[in-house]
Amino acid sequence: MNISHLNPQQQYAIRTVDGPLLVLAGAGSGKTTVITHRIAWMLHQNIKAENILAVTFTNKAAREMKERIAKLTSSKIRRKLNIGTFHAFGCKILRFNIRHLGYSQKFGIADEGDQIGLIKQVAQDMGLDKQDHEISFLQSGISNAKNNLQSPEEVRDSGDLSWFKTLAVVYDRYQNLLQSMDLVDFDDLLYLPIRLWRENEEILDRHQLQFRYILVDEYQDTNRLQAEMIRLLAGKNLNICVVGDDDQSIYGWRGAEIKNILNFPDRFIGTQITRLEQNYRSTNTILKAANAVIKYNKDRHNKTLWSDSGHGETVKIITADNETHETKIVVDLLKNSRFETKNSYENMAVLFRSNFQSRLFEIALRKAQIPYRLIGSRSFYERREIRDALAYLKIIHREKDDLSLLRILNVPTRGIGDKTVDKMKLYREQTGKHFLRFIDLTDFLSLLNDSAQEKIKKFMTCYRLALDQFSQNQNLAENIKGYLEKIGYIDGLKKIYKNNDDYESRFENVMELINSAVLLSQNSTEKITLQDFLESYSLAEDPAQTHKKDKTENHGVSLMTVHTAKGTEFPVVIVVGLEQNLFPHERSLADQQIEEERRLFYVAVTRAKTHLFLTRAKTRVKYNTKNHTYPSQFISELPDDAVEFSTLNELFKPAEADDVDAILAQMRKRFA
DNA sequence: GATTTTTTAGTTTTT
DNA sequence: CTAAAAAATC
Repeated sequence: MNISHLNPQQQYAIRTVDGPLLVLAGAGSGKTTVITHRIAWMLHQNIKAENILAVTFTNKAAREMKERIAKLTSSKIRRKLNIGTFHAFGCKILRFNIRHLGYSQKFGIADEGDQIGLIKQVAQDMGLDKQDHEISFLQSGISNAKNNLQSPEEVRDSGDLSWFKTLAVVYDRYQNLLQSMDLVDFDDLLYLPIRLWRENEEILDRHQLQFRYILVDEYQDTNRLQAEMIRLLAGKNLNICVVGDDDQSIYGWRGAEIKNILNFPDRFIGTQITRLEQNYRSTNTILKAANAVIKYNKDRHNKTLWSDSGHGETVKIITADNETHETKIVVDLLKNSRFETKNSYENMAVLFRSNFQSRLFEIALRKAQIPYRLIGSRSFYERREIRDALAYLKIIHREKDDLSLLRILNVPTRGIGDKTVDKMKLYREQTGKHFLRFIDLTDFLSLLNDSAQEKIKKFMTCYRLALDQFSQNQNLAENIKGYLEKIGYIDGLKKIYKNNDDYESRFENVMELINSAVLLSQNSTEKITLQDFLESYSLAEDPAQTHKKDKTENHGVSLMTVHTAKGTEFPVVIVVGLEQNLFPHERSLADQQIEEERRLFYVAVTRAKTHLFLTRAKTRVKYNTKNHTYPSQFISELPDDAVEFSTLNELFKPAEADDVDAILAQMRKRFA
C-alpha cells in the first residue's frame, strides 16, 4: 500500500497503529484522508475489519467516512467495519445486550418530542406548578444527570436545593415510564452501554476483544459519556487513535468537554502526538482570514495553518437591504460563480447559523430554478403526518408502546376522547398491563359506556385486520402501505386535513415515507426489517432525503447550518446572516459563549476552498417587526488585506465580448 | 366528547 | 407571524 504522496505527519498518523495516538489536525489538513487511509493501512496489516471501530459525532461525518473508505477497500470488507455515530454504535451494543439491563431487545428510541411528552405527563401527575418547573429545565436536568452518570438517588443527594429533590423524583418516574415501554432516550444510548459494561465484566471483555482498534473523529466534541465509553472499550489494548482540533469545538452546549482532547495524553499513558498543520483545502487569503479571527480566542492552543495553494481571491463581504434582498444576492452569487469560476452547483454551499434561515433561501432558489438540497434537516421527520404514520408502525413493532398508541388512537378522530383515555390510564396503573393487552377485553370494556365500547372495539378489529395485512407480503414497503391503508390512516388523511392543498402535500409526504422504505432496502445488502426502518428514522438525519440523494447524480447547492457543515469543503461558500445577535447568536453573547461562537465562524470560513462570500442584511424581520441590525463583530475581526466590501454591481461586471463569443460557440456546439 | 375560537409563547446549534 | 395550548361553544 502506497502512502508516499502524504506528508510525514500524515504518514506517521497512519502507520502508528498500536498504542494511544493523538492527532491534532487543523481545518482542511487532510484529517479524513488520514483516518480512511489509516483504516486501509490496518486492513493491509491483516487486522480484521470487524475488529476496527470508527466513531464520529454526526451522521454527516459518518457518511463522509463511509464514502471515502469506499474508494479504498472492497465492499465485502467494508461491510464488516464498524463505522457510525456514537449514538448508532451505542444502539447496536444495546440491541444485542440490553436484556441484561431489564429492557427487551425490541426497545425503541424516544425522540425529543416523546421525551417532553413523558416529562409533562410526570409533572402533571405530580401536580407540579408549570410556572415553577419548566419542562425544558427538567428535561435538561435529566439529561445533565445522565451525562454525569448520576442515578436519581445521586441527583437527590447532589444539592440542598429543593429543586434537586423534585428533579430526582421526576427523573426516577420518567426513567421507569421509559423502561416500562421499552424505550430509551438519546442519552440512554450512551449511558446504558456504560452501565452494561460496568456491571458485566464478561461483556466488557468480549467487546474489548472485538473492538481492538478504535478511531474517534472530532474528538474535541465528545462529552463525558462518550469519553467514558471510549476509555472503557480501549481497556488494556489501548489501540486508540483520536483525531481532533480544539479550534473546531462547537458542541459545548451539548456537554462536549474540550478537556477530553487536552487531557488525552494524561489519561492514556504513552500517547504519541502528531500535528497536522498543512492545509490542503483553502487559499492563503481564506486561511489568513480564518487565522486572524480565531486568534481573538484566548482559550486555545496556538497553531499555524499554512498552505501552498497560492493567494487566491479576497473574501467578499456584501450588505443587503433586508433578508429578502439577501436571498436575491445569494441567488445572483451562485449563478455568477457558476459562470465565472466554472464550478457546478454541487460545489457551492450556503451556510447559516440557525435553521429558520433556510426557509427564505429555499424559496428563492426554487424560484430561480437552482437545484439545491437541504442537508441535515429533520423537518420531514418532524411533520405531524410523518410522526403519526410512524406511530402507527411503532405499535406493531412493540405492542408495549403506549405512547405511540395514544398518539394515533384518535387520529383520525374516532370518537375516543380524554374520558376514555383517562380510564385506560387508570386501568393500566391498576393492572400494570399495556394498552393493547387490555383495551378490548370485557374486563376493561365493562368500565365504559356503550358507545365508547363500540368505538374501541371497532378500532381494535380494524387494527387486527391491518396487522394481518402486514405479514402478507415479503416486501417491507408494500407491507407498510397495505397496513396504513387497511387501518384507515391513508383515507383518514382527507378527514384530518380538510384543506385540499394541505391534504395533498401531507399525502405526498406519507407516500414519501413509504418510498424511503423502498430506498432503504435498495441501498442495503441485507433484508430490511421494520425495526431497521424505524431505527433509521430515529438515528439518521433524514432518511427520506439521504437515500434519495444517492439516486440522483445532481445534488445542487448545499444548504446547511454551520454545525452540520463541519467536516465538509466546497470551492464556493456563502456564509449568510452575519449580523450581531444572529451570528454570533444573541444567547451566546449573554452567556459569554463568544469563543465557541467564534470557533463556529472559524469552521464556516475554513469550509471554503477558493471563493468565500459573507453576506448580511441591514434590516431583518423578527416577530413581525422590522429591526435594524448591526454587522457581526466577526466581520470587523477579519484582516483588512484579506477582505473586500463589495456591491453586486462591482462583483458582476458585464461579460467581455470574447467570453460571450465563447459561450455562444459552446451553445451552438451543443445544439449541433 | 368534538370542534371552533381565543390566547399565548416562541428562534441556537444535534443525536 | 405561526403553531400549539387553553378556553369556549357546538
